[in-house]
Amino acid sequence: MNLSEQEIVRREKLAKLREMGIDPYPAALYPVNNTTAKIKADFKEDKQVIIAGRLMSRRIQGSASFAELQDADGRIQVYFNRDEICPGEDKSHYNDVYKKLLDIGDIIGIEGTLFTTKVGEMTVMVNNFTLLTKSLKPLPLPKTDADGNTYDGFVDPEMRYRQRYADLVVNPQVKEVFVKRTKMFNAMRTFFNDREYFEVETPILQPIPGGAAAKPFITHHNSLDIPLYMRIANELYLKRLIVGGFDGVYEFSKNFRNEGMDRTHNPEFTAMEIYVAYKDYNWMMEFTEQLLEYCAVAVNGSTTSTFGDTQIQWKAPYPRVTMTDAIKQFTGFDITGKSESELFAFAKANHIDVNPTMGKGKLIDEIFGEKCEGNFIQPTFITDYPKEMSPLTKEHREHPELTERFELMVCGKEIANAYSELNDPIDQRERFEAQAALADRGDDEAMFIDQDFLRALEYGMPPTSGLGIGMDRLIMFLTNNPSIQEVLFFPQMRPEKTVTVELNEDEQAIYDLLLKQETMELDALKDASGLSNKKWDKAVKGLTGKKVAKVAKTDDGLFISAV
RNA sequence: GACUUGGUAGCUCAGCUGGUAGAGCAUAACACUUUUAAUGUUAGGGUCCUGGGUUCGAGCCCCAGCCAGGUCACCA
Repeated sequence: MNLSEQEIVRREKLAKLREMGIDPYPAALYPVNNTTAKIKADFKEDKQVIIAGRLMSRRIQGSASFAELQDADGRIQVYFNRDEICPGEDKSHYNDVYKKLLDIGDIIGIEGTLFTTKVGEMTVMVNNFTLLTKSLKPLPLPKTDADGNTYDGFVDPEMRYRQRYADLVVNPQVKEVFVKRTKMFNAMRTFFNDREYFEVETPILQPIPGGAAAKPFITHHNSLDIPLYMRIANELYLKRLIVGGFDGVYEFSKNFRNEGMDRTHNPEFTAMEIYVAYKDYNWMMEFTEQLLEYCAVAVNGSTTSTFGDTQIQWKAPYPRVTMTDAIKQFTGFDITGKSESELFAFAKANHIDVNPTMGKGKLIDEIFGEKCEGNFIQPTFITDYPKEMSPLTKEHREHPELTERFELMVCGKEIANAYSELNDPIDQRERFEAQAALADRGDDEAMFIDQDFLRALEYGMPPTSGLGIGMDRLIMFLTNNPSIQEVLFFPQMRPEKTVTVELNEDEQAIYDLLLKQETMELDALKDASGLSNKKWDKAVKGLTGKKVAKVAKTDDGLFISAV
């Protein structure tokens, strides 16, 4: 391992601590009875507290020192005084352990007494401290001044995502996002559970990936010797449960799509899907706007949230615009009753990237996506999508070329998608067959025919409305983060290059021998290694090439030494 | 996938028409018992992402690659 100067120093401190009989990684529990936040909320002079956390800053002034301790709730100032910690003759606990052997980042426990300093800072006077974990790697520590301005922030996105643990330690605002994320999940659960909908779990490994148009990840089950797919959606399983007699089921579903990654797409992401029997999409719109208002308040304490330059108003109700009206509004073009060629001509004339393989539905979708979608900033329901684009949706009760579907647009992006669910098994079979035809033409995202799902529908699924919400995107809007990576603890990244030098078997064997002796005569090492001439030559060249060993020629002969 | 920006000390960043690699914080040493971006003095710390090329000489110029960010496309 290549250690930096600071890492070496910390390892030396670790050894010294052990010499002094201090276990840097003790096993025993530490009897914490307070947190920094609780102390601040209920501050009483002279109160005794036991807290634990990470040492985050130190200001040493001889035989006294101020420091900051950070726990899960925040930070508090702590005051180390030599005579307080070491009342007797032996001052080593302060002079050596605290001043010399502790580092920023170490996790310590503190028994202390609350007091207020001259300048009015709530502070814990340390009566005794215990090292709980020695930190061997320096934290990328930003400094914050009295006005809350941050200097030398840990901001490199690559390092922040790869080392989220460090990001969370030093960037409190990052933690805040994830606290909000969990608040949102909890709020949704509460909202659904209060209405007696039932949280369920359905398979992630699916023999047929259904419920959405997307490329799946494929894997293999050895015992069964069959391919399995990581789910791209859980829709068809939840509907099976409605067939089975549940009135309302929901699931927070980790979905997996083998597609591109960008600011708004991660290969695995979380959707929430809920299905409620005996409802339609009109009911679902009301339900959705109430849900989102509820969540916005739970997360931010307000029905408005800021995203970039815009204030999003989450207060229900939201406007409802049919797709036809939306297109009319932004292009002046009425798609009602238009033929495929008329739609194609219009799209072409408006410089929309279309091709002749596109059907009516796809053309309409392109026109909407290009000319309208981005204009819906405040939450708006877009309703009544073309049938061709929606193979799981019930035909519109008045317009047979449309479906009873809505998407909720916020800041020009879709965050929710809902239908009056198609429950006519014969219609569903025909829609699947149309998808299969698309697949035959080479559409690798067309849906598979799921015979078991059709069998379920044949038993009869009550009229049902379903809703899917992209949880990651929703939390992006509620926490003002334009990138999905900021709302996932561990966003997908390309594997890191291994920085450490990797040695092959022969090289490692020679290197181990070499380490015992530091420097050896070349021939002696060769004999010790027992390798053939050829292998020996290759291994030594490997070692010198990787700069872990070097060969030197002196008057006494050739010598090799570890670097 | 295309374009674009970046990769230099533990962290944040400088760097000259191409000539011995810099700062702040962090680290180490000394001083300092109510400070708070503590302070003062001193010191150490670098495969300048990788591999080629041009050159007497490359962190800098050229080519290829790797990783990341952004924009667009694809995708929802």
